[in-house]
Amino acid sequence: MKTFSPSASTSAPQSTTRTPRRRRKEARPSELTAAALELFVEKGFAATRLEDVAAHAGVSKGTLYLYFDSKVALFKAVVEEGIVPLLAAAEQQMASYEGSTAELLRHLLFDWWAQIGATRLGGVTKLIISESRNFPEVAQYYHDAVIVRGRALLRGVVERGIARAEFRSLDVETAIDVILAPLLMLVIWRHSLCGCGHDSDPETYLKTHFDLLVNGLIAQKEPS
Amino acid sequence: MKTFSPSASTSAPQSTTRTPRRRRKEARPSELTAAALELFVEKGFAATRLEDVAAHAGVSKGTLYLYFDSKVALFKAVVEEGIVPLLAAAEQQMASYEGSTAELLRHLLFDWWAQIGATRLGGVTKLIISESRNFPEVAQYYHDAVIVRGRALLRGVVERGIARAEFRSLDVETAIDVILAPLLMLVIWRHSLCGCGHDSDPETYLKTHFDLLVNGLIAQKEPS
DNA sequence: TACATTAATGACTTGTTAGTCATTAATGTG
DNA sequence: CACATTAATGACTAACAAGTCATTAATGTA
Repeated sequence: MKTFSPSASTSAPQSTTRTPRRRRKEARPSELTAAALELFVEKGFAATRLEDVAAHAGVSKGTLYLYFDSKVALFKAVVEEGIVPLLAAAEQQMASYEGSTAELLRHLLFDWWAQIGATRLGGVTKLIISESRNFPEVAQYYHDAVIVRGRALLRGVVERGIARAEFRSLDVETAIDVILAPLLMLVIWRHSLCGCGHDSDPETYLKTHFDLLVNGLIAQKEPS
Repeated sequence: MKTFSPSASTSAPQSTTRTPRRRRKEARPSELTAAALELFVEKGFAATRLEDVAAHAGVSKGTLYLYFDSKVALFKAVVEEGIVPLLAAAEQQMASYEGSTAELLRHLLFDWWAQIGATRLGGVTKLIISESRNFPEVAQYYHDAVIVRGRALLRGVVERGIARAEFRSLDVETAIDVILAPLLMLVIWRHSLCGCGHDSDPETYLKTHFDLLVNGLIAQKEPS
C-alpha cells in the first residue's frame, strides 16, 4: 500500500500491457545512460530517483543495479559516454588546425555550443556547478575527466595565440576564466528557469561575447 | 539507539553541560536565520537539515518550528532579513545620485560585491541558481523579491546612461545580462569549490570586467 | 520438449529528514 | 511562595529513496 509511484493501475494487474520481459544485455547500458542523462539534467543529480531512471529506460530498478554499481557510477557512465569523446575529438581537431588562432577559438566556442551547450549535455555542466559540493566523488571525477582536460585545451589555444603574436601577452589562467564565464552563464541561464532573464538568442549573445573577447585579446592594444 | 547525532554522550545524561533552557522569544528568530544562512550557503537548501540549523542556533528542532512554519518560510526570512534591506538602500542611493552613470554603475557593482558577493549572502545567489528548479516556491519568492527588483535597479542605471547620452543606445535587457553575468560567475566560482579554476583576486577580475563593460557601453563607438 | 543459464524483477531493508505534539520547565505576577 | 502562562523540548510519525536479494521467466541448446 506504499512504495508505489506508477501511473494509474491499482488492481487488475494482468490486463494492461503486461510487457513480457525482454532480455537485451547489450542495449541496456546505453538506454539507461540516455534515460539518466535526461532525468539528471531535468531534475538534478540528488533529486533524480533511480526508480524513475529505470522506468524511463523500460526496466526495473533491480536491472539498473545489474549494470551500474551506484548512482555515482551511473553518472560517470553518462559523462564518459556523452562528453569525453567530444573532448577527445576537439583535441584532435585542434592539433591539426592551420588557420588563425582567433578562428580556432571561434570554432571551439561555437562547436562547444552546438555539441554541448545547446544540447542536454549542457545541463550536465550546470548540474556539476550546482551539486558538486554535495557529491565529492562526482566532483572529483568530473574535475579530472572534463575540467582539467577542457582547460588544457583552451590553454593550448591561448598559448598558441600568444606564441604567434596574435594575442598580447596576458595571464593565461585568467584568460581561460574570461573565455569560460559567458559560456557557463549561458548554460546556467538555460537550465535555471528561475526566469532570471536572458530571453535573447544564445548565438547572438555568444557572438557578442566572442567579439568583445577578441578585441580584448588582439595585439597592438597597449597594456593598462 | 537511532535518531541520534549529538557529539558523544550516551549514558550519564546529567553531568555534562546541561544548559538550563533559556526563554528568549525576541532573540530566537534572528539567531535562527543567522544559523540558517550559514548552513544553507555551506550545504545548499535541500541538503541542510533543520535539526542542524536548530542546533547551530542553540535550540531544538521543535523551537525552530515555533518561529517558522516550514523550511521554505525559514529561507524567505533569511532573504527578507539579509538581502531585501540592501536592495532598498541601493534604490535610495541611486535615486539621489548626481555623478556620471559609469561612476554610478561602478559603485553599484563594487557595493554589491562588498555587501553581497563577498559575504555569505553571495552563497544565496548561488543557491538559487542551483536549486530553484527543485523548489518552485523558493524560486517564485526570490524572483519577485530580489531578481525583478535588482534588474529594475540596473535597468534604471542603463536607461539613465542612454538618456544622458553617456551610453550608446543598446538593447537594455541584454545589457543587464552582460553586466550581471560576470558577477554571477564570481559567486558561483566562490561557492562551487569544484576546483574549476579562478585563483585570481575577485576585485581584479571585477575591475577587468567593469572596464571591458564601460568600453563597450560608452558613446562614440560606431555600431557593428 | 526438457533443461541450464542468467537477465530481469520488485518487495524489502535501511537510513534519512520534514514536520508534529504531548510533555516539561522557565519566568513573571499576585 | 504558589501558580498560570507559554517557550522549549525531543521522541515520534510519515514519506521517501538508495541499494539488496530471493524469486521468476526468457532464451538457447541438447
